[in-house]
Amino acid sequence: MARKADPTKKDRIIEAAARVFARKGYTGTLMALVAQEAGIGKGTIYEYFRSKEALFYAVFEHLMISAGTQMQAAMTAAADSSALRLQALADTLIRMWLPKLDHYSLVMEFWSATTTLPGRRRFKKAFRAAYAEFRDVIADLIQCGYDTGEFSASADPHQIASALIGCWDALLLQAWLDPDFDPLDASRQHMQLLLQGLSSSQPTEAP
Amino acid sequence: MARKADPTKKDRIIEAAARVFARKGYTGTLMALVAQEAGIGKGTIYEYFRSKEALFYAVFEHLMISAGTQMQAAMTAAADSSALRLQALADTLIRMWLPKLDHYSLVMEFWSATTTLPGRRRFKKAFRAAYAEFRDVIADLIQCGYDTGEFSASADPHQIASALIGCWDALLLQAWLDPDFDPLDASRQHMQLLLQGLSSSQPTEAP
Amino acid sequence: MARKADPTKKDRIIEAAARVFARKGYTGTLMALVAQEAGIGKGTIYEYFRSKEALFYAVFEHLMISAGTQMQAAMTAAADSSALRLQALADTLIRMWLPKLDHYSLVMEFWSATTTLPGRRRFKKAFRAAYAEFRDVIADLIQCGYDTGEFSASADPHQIASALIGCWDALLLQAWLDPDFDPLDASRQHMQLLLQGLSSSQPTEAP
Amino acid sequence: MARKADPTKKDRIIEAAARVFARKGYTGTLMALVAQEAGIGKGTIYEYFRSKEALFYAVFEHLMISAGTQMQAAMTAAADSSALRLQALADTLIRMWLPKLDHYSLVMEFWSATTTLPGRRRFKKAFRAAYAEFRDVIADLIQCGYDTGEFSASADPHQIASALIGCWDALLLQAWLDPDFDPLDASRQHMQLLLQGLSSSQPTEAP
DNA sequence: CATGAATGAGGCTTCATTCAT
DNA sequence: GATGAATGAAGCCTCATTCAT
Repeated sequence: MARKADPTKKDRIIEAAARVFARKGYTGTLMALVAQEAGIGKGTIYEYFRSKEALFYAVFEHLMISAGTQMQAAMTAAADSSALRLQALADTLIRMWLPKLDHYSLVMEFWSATTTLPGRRRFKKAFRAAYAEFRDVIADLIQCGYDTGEFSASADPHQIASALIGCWDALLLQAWLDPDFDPLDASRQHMQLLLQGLSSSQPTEAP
Repeated sequence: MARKADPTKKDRIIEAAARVFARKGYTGTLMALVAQEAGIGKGTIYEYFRSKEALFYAVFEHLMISAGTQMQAAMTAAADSSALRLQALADTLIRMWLPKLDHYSLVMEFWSATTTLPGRRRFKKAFRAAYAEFRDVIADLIQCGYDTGEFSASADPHQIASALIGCWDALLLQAWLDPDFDPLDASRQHMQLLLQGLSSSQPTEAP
Repeated sequence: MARKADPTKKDRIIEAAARVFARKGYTGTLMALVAQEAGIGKGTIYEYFRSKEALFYAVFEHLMISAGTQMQAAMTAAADSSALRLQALADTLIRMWLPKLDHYSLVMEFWSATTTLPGRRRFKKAFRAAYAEFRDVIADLIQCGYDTGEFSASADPHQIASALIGCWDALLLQAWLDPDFDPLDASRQHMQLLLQGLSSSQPTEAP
Repeated sequence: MARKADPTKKDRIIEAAARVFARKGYTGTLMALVAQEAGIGKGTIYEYFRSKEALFYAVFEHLMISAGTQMQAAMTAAADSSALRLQALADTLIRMWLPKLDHYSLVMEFWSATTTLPGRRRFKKAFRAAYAEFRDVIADLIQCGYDTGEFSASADPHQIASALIGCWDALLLQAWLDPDFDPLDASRQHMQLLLQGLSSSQPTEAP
């Protein structure tokens, strides 16, 4: 019997690559380093990925999917009210990312890839899709609160969802920038105010 | 005397570089291209900047400073209440960046530089300082609302400021990703809710 | 396994480089030319040498060592007297270098490297060490003549050794400069006089 | 009256260049640095010298000529015997160069230029001529000793002169390499033996 | 005459990718 | 399939030289 291809090897490469890309950035990452990190030969990577960019995209996809999966798991957690579910979701998300903040720098690289790489369109499209999906999920949650009468404001659920997601993103970014920053606390306080705003019956009109 | 030195040339190079960096990313930017964009010879850039990275940092600083300046201008606008001032500020910021969304991709590159470039520490430090300063300004505004009794919540001004800034950042990012997205509206709706939350007299306690 | 590493390749590069450095000088030597001379790709050189300077130093070391080896071989030749051994050694040295006078221009480049290159100290140190070793060997030979009573002068063996070595060096240099010059004859006549001086019993005192 | 050209400026440039070339080597020398050292503008050099190489050649010529001049001055010193004149000359030469050993590294650069520079032939020719002239002068001195019966050996004056010059050259080189080395002493001891050899009446025949 | 800002040819070096083993 | 030695395109930067002032 000939040596059988190790079916986990592709994933092992992706994971090794994820670490290196996170540490060094796209340009700073050498294929040789990825190979070393994965414990394989340089040429072997090319058995599984057409090019450095293809590998990067694979890492991107991997992260997107695993983030999506974890997120959905977080959503299934039952809760009595929309407010609680939102709070729980926010907490879960922040907590889920906090321990891998260094992997978070990958996100910056992905964003950057959106303008830089030849295959930028692919990245942009996937990014947009992921954001849209995420936004819809959050918007549904908010809508749900409206439907049950739990929320009484008149804000557009999609717009609020966008702001919320942006907030989480940016808080994690700040945490990555500054180890002393506590994104969980900031998220909670912000969420608190937002939920209160959503619950208020008399929206303050801007004059 | 030799060819008289044009005192604006350094700035012209920075501006040309900003355009190219925004379009191509740091790695994708060729010094030759910057020179061409600036209408000068390749070597001339090196009369003003030690290296590509130094030029990039100069662009970074330029953007930071001009953003700070514009921001401060936006702050001076008088307003009757803290809420109004916050709203005005948010609007101004979003409006100020919207027309130069393509320059916004520069910000991604700066973030990326934070992990990638040899001089990353410099970028990280400047970033942190800028964020901190901005956060303090916003926090002061919120504190002001507390002091005047306009706001009655118990949220920490600094944490809320962090969330707010993150929000703006991320909404602009989404706008850059998706031309159909309206960050101004999202910002306003989000701000509305937040202000309402701040004004409520009975803060909802997390159970 | 990849293309099997040719264990002689490093030496082949060094030899090719030696030829090109000798022909063009350090600055005039292009890495591309060395590669061509070695029959390999430009990048391959960098698999074996960190930089142009490192390659140059390798050539330097190579020459030093091979010169030292040949010199030691020349020393082992038995002879009946110190005078004969010195004469034989001088002849061997000159004869050994004469056919590779063009390589001799390398020595000039090495000397020059002593002031020019960033890693000048390394070159200077190695040069000094090689000279010192050579001088000691010659001085030993002279001392030997004193010990056996073959020489009766009172000159310091080390100083005479220095002068002798310098002489050989410089005669070869003149030969390289002027193809009509016969360094072997000059060396012999000079050596003759010197040996006679060493053997004389009544040293002429300077008044 | 228009500003009159400073007739000493050309020489001042040459002297400044000599210092810089000696310190940095030919390749390491920047025209800008020479200009700075001369206290003039970079462009001004080109008013007096066609190119870097031309400037280098001018420095070369300058050194050659001034060395020749000083040497001739040394020759005029009267002395009672050929031996004494040779001794005096050697001493003078060594003493003349010792204080400017750093300028001596220029000589290495000139030698190197002999293979490296496009105008190498020019350097080689001038070098050869200078050496030949020097050799003739020394040979004449030796011949003179033969004629007066002071020397009784049968060595060819020109060959001995070559060896002598080479010796001086190389001793200075060693002094430059190693600050602890005393070239004056080595030269004297060597000269002593040589003169003794020249004076001996029974030349030892090589078997 | 003098200057120094501007220039761009040219060289070293890197590193993704290939392919013989 | 796996490997890593070999490759060469590509890019940053230097610096001699020019020329407008």
